[in-house]
Order: sequence, then C-alpha cells, then structure tokens
Amino acid sequence: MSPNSKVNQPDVTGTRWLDVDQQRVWRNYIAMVRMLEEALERQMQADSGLSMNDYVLLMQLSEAPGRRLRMSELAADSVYSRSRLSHAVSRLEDAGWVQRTECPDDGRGTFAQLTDTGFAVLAAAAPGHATTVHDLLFAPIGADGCTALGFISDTVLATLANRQP
Amino acid sequence: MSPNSKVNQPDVTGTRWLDVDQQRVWRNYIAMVRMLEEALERQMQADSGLSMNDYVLLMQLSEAPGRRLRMSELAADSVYSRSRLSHAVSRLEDAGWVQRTECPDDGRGTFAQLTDTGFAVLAAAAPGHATTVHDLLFAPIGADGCTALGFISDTVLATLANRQP
DNA sequence: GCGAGATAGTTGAGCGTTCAACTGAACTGT
DNA sequence: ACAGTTCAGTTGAACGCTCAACTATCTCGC
Repeated sequence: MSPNSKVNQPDVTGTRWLDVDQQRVWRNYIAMVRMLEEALERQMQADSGLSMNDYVLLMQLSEAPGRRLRMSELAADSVYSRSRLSHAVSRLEDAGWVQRTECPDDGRGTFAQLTDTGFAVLAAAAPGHATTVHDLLFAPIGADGCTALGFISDTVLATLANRQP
Repeated sequence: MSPNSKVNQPDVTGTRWLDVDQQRVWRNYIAMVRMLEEALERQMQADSGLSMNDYVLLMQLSEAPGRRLRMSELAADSVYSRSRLSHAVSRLEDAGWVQRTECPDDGRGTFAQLTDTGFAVLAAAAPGHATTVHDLLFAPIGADGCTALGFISDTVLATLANRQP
C-alpha cells in the first residue's frame, strides 16, 4: 500500500506516510483497543447485565456533585453527540437508573440525575470492572506502562482539543 | 465510587481497585480512544466517503497474498464476529469493492477477494489516513511515545491472547 | 423590547452491529 | 458407513448510533 518510506517526511503529494514501525504500532493499537473493549464489554455484560457505554455514563454521573449533570456536560465528558446521549438517557430512564430533571437556571437545560437504583447497580458493577481493567491492562503494562499511557493519552487529547475552533 | 485505596492490593472482596493515577489514566485512555476514532472517522468520511471500519477491512485484504482472505481469517484479524463480517462483506460486495469466492479446499469456506475497484478506492484513501494518523498520534507523542505505545499494545494483546483456551 | 441568531435538547428515519437460530460441510468414533 | 458433533458462514429481528430536522429557550444588538 504505502511506499515503505524509510523516513517520515512528507512526499511530493504532501502525504506523511507512516514508517514501518509506526504501521505496526498503529495496527496493534487498533487491535488492542478492539479486543480490550470486547473483553470489558463481555465481562460487564456477564457480571452485571450492563453495557460498558451505560456503565461509563452512570460512572460520570456518580462522580458529579449531586450525582447529576447537564445533558451537554455529560455529553462532552463522554464524547457523545447530543442525540446519542438523549437516546441513551432515555433508555437509562426506562431502566430506572437515571431521571431527567428540569434545570431552574436555564429553561432549555435538562439534568440527568442518577437514581438510587442506578447508583446501586453501578456500585455492584464497579468491583468486577476495576478488577478486569487491572488484570488486563495495568498489571501487564506495569507502573512504567501506566505512566507512558497517561502521557500518550494526555498528549493526544491536548492535540485534538487544540485544533480548529 | 471506589474506596480510594492508596495501594493496589486486593481488598477483602478480592477486588483489585485502581489507584488514583490509574483511574485518571483509564479515564483519559477512554476519552483518547473515542476522540481519535471520531476524528479519523470524520477525516475518512469527508475525504473518501469511506468508513474507518471498511477502510481497515479493505486494508487487511490488500495486504493478504492474492488480496483475499478466508472470512474467518479476516474476522480474526479485524476482531470482528462472523456475523458482523458477513454483513460488512455483503455491503462491500454491493459497493463493488470486494467479491466473494468459493474455497476449493474447504466446501464450507468462502474467500473475500478485494476487487481492482476496491484496491483503487483504498489507494485513494490511504494518504489522507496516513497523514491524519501521523498528525494526530505519532507526531505529538514522538518516537518514545511510539515505542511505549508499541510495548503497551503488544503486552495487552499478549495478555488477552493467553487466557482461557 | 423585539427580531436574528445561537444554544439545549429531542425526535424519527436509516443504517450498522449483535444475538440467536439456521444451513450445509467436515471431522470423529464406533 | 453413518450418527453425532464441530466448524464456516449466513440470515433476520432487535437494538444502538448517526444525521438532519425540529421545538423551545436564551442572548445580543439596535
């Protein structure tokens, strides 16, 4: 596919091809993300009947003051579109884990409020999740790996945040 | 949520809680994965009208001998379920990028064969993708970050591969 | 104080993924 | 040689996400 460039300079078309190492790393990164996601999904589903997406949403809410967040904040924290979040919260509401509340300060606003039932479900799911993340990620990569992963995440997030307003 | 343990030892329930650093890294890892995925998806969609999922499938095929793979192999390489791949290949077939072929060695088998059109589409999409990956990931994290990410991916993949037969 | 535009959130159609059930081919043991 | 099981792949329904269109509220300039 790529012209197997030895160096990482833009070619005549302006393309910055990946070198062989980077190609390998990129490929394995994709595989890692997918397999990790799949493994966590399965564990969560099997142990708590919860999807990872829902778990993360409940988690975000549980850590917010008053266990509630504006829809937009929750969407931003979760890297969700407004629409996706709206659908997701509707389902969580049907399940009884979250309740929508009016926002007194802003008539357009809506709070997503974690219910006691939702909190209980989350609390029941947390240990299994933490253990799985520990066993599959942090234990294998060790403290240095954790530091490195933190650096990488921070750097990439900063890069993504600081482009086109 | 978690008991904010200072050390990373299993508690009385056998739970290995994540320490504060690990929680932060885990959170940022999830955000990074999501945002990176979203950014790449948008670039790919805008520049080539192709989804990242389809791009990766075509890529895998393009690198296989004869530009074809058994459905199962392709599924394994892509971390796809059989069903998901079957649907995906059907769509790629409708688009004319891939063609299904009988497998002479195994009557149950099917080959997914990349067509010339499919290869051309892939070739057209590759530069933009490579450039984006370079700009958003490898350039920011640098050579050390690349090495670290390679180590992390390899380690996690090995861990995931080496459990329950 | 009012109209234009921005902002918060929802909705429904369309599409992709998942899940379970299915077909047909290939091994396995007797 | 054939019954049971495993394996490769497909199918259709259900569900989640995306996209564009929509309502309702807020903000700003005049």
